[in-house]
Amino acid sequence: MVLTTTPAAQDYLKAIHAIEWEAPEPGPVSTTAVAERLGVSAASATNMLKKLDSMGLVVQVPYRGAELTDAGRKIALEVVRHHRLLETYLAEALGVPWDEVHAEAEVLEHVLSERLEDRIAALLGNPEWDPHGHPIPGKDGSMPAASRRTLWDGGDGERVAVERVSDDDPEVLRYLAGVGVTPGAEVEVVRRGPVAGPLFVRVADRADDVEALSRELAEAVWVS
Amino acid sequence: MVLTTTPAAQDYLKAIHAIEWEAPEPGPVSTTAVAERLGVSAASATNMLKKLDSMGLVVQVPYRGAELTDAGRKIALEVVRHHRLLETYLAEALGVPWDEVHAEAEVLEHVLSERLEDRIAALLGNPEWDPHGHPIPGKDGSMPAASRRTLWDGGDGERVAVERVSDDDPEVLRYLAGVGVTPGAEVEVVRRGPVAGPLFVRVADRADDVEALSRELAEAVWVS
DNA sequence: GGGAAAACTTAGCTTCGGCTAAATTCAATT
DNA sequence: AATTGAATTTAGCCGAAGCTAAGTTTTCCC
Repeated sequence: MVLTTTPAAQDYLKAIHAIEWEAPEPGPVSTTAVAERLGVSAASATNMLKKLDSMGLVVQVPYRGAELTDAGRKIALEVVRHHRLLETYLAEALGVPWDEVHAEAEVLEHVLSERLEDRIAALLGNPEWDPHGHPIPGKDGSMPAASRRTLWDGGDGERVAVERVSDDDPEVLRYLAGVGVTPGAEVEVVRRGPVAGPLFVRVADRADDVEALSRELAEAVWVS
Repeated sequence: MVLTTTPAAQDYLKAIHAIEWEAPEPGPVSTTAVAERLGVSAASATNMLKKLDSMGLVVQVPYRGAELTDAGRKIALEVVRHHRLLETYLAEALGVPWDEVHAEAEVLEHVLSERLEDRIAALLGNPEWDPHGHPIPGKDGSMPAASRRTLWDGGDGERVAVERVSDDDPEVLRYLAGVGVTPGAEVEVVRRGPVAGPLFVRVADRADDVEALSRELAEAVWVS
């Protein structure tokens, strides 16, 4: 399918999709949530949502929020596929550090032709996961399931496997990589700090060290 | 250097550079020439040239045309470098057919980060020529010299080496590749047709065939 | 159930980079 | 030197996508 949408519209669709996907249950996404995610004013979000509605990519009910239509979801997934394939390619083929691939992919995703998409996917062996453990949508729009539990949800003494990590903050990524918290790693929750205090964890590889993770960090790690 | 210019401005700078480069002697480039090259109205070109002048990237004299400043040339060369490195990379690393790399590079060139540029250049061994034989500007703005003689300028019986071919028309490229006229090939001008008629050439590799090239085709091939 | 606060939309403005139509300037020929 | 035709610029418009400020709605709490 050819994307006839502008980069800005694609960003909105992607944002709505991400918010829907992260939400515990289905339902419309608020204008503010979209605006915040994109770093844009609420007024701008309203305008674009109205436009996307008129294009049939979104169903927007004033004051109620918006939901992707099938057509809108299809485009969103295509952009996400571009993004994650690019991240994977940049990391594997070009050796771009894993905390930087996100920013690169963010611009390239809007410009990747179908031919290049296919070529890259084939070269990588049609991967299902990107370097941060996020599922890569298939060409048909299928999307591998992913866990919704974060490290922060873990209880004392629990052992979990890291499935994916949030990729939008390079600093978070660098820190997590530094302490060995990467997709596939085994982590043990040694002890929860008081209320919102740090979480103490031990990474299987480095059984000697106990690392303290802030809530922000622990919530950037999904486990299974 | 970081490009703070918009893609549109970069396209104008690149167009001016290309026209200056192709011109037999130095001097300002006409508004119309720029407009035609970009497929844009003359009024649009006037506006952008005025803006580029106010940014110090171009010196424009009303009704007289425009010339790149050093700053403008630097940006133009950087975009050209992006373009040609990308063409080379797409062809070599991703196996994109040589008649299609131009179109892909045309969008990617505006979005290539410095890091990726360096990475790609290093992976390719800092090439000096792209797949069509065009020189790739260095990071310092240096540019290998290139021939201005086309196959069309050749006389009866002359033997020449193909240095580069025009890359903007996929059909031309496919045809030239089909008859073996690619950078590095040896070609003999068997006979010039009447006035603007076809040029008959023999390609060294395939000494049995004589190919007829229209003027348009013969002028899309530079030789040395 | 009434208000205040929060969420959302509307109105109106800005910048970009196009466009057409109407001047204007330049060049070339008579 | 005047005139005509080509090249160029000016004027004014458009659509994207952003913004702020000023309304509306909705929600939530007492």
